Amino acid sequence: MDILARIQNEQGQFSQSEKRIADILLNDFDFAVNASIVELAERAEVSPPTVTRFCRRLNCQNYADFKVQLAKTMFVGARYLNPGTKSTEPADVAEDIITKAQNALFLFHRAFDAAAAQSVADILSKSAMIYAFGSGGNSSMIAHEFQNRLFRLGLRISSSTDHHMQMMQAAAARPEDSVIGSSFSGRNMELVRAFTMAREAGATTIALTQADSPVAKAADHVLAIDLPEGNNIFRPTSTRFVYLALVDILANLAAYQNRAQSTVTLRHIKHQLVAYRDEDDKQLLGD
Amino acid sequence: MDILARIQNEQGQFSQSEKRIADILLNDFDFAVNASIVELAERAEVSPPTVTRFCRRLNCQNYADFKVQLAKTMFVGARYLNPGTKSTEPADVAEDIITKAQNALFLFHRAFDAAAAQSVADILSKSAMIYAFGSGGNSSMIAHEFQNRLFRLGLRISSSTDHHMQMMQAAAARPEDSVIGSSFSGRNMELVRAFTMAREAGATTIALTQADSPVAKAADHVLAIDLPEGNNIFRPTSTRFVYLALVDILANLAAYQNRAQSTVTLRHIKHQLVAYRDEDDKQLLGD
DNA sequence: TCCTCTATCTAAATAATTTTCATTTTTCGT
DNA sequence: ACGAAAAATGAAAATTATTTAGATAGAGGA
Repeated sequence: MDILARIQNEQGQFSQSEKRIADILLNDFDFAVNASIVELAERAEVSPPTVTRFCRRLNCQNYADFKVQLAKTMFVGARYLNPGTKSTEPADVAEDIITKAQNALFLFHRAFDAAAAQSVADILSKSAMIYAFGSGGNSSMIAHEFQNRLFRLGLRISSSTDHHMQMMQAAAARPEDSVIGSSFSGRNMELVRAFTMAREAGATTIALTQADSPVAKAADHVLAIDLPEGNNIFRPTSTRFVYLALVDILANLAAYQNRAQSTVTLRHIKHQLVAYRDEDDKQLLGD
Repeated sequence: MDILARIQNEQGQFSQSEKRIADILLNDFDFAVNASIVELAERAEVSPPTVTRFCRRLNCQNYADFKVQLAKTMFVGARYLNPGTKSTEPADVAEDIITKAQNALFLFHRAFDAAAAQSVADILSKSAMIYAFGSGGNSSMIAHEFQNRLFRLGLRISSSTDHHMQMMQAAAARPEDSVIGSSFSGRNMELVRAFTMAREAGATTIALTQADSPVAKAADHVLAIDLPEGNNIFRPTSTRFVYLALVDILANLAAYQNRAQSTVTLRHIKHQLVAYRDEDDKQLLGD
């Protein structure tokens, strides 16, 4: 667990002095990461030994160790608070986009619910048939990605981004099938309808979406993704990276559920690709 | 520029002692990040002052500053060397995938060619028509993503993942058009054919692919993406994250090229979405 | 060969951190 | 509300880490 998470975890149990130190860390990490123990102590209006004790409390060996941990975490984690650059210089734009993507992944990882992911992977790997639904640019990408990743494991899957088709497939679903749908906003009411229909048909429904949203409420299982979004209209949604990572994770876990079958199917696909266009066997699976 | 890059940059100009220090940093950062100046000096068989001078040389104020910089960089950068976990525990799988994605983004950022990106964005924003090509699970995602991102800016774009359609569109392209294609492996020979045809038709061709690959050679402009891939067959290609980021960057830069037009088009799309299904105006653009 | 410049070291000085111990504050039972 | 015990905190001392200063050795050029 990273140090910021540890701090937030213990928030309640801090003493007055410790709370002041934690506040500085959380609000002005740039200062904290560069400060000596005396500077940090002064700013928090505590004595240096209190800072040392604070570090120990957080399972750090000493102040130096603490700073290293802080620096490690913060690089990815804390820039979130900084408003993204307004520059239109290519280098700045790239940095902004990349940092935000890394941060989104970082925040997601922190909140990741391994048990929920595992149980969804179980369901997927045991489904007789999987339907993957999503609409709009982003969620339709995720639906396709599910298909792209799961068919390789020998799972039966069909993705659809068309509401009418989704409704028909949901109606055709059976109790041994599952329907997995994504909605970044959680307000795709068509997906809600498709879930509802699938549940009536007895299928298991799984949502990748915001917690407590209409879509989340309509599904049997929810993998919640709640991330702050930037507000530059040109720069939508680093959240895509997180959804993509989640697809990766689920596909991996599903593969491990039935490794033998997955390996065989992958080998077939690979063999076909190599024979077809890549003699030296370096082709990635699916360009 | 991050500190590791700086070290690699100066490799040639280091003295004997400095080289020994640099070696330790590069090979055993885990030690370096936790070592005191004396420990590091001992291990490098130099005196502490030499280490201090080494830090200064790298534009750090002092050893503490140096360590902070090192820790910042290393968190994301250096885990690359570690073999990913072989564990199938959900938490480990997630950590592995996320770390690799962050690392891929990090490495990409380091090697990012801002000028090349800017000039491609220029071309895109000035094209009368854009054709986005890609095949296989990953590159087809990128082709669709180009469409998803660029149509919002008021650009005319059609994406295709079907080789026959690609060939027809390439043949139909005109000198004021551009063709942008992606191939993770660089060996999609069908894309090479499509590029060749498009160039014969006078259109500008742009490749997102590995440097010096057949695809790269077939295009007028190349945005090179060369990343090491893991070798767990269940875990293809954190490179997808990088391609996606690059699409983001290009779309942003293109948007800035013609901000007025982009804003108007985005407002229209947004207006339509809000009217259609999201009264409280929180809908992201495209689920 | 000798000089100069650089790289490097040792030792001293300084600065930072931790430990120890005394004091204060808080908590909790009566 | 009171007092004892426990916890929290700070001052000062001790320790440790880092930097500076000055000295020395070695490389390269006249």
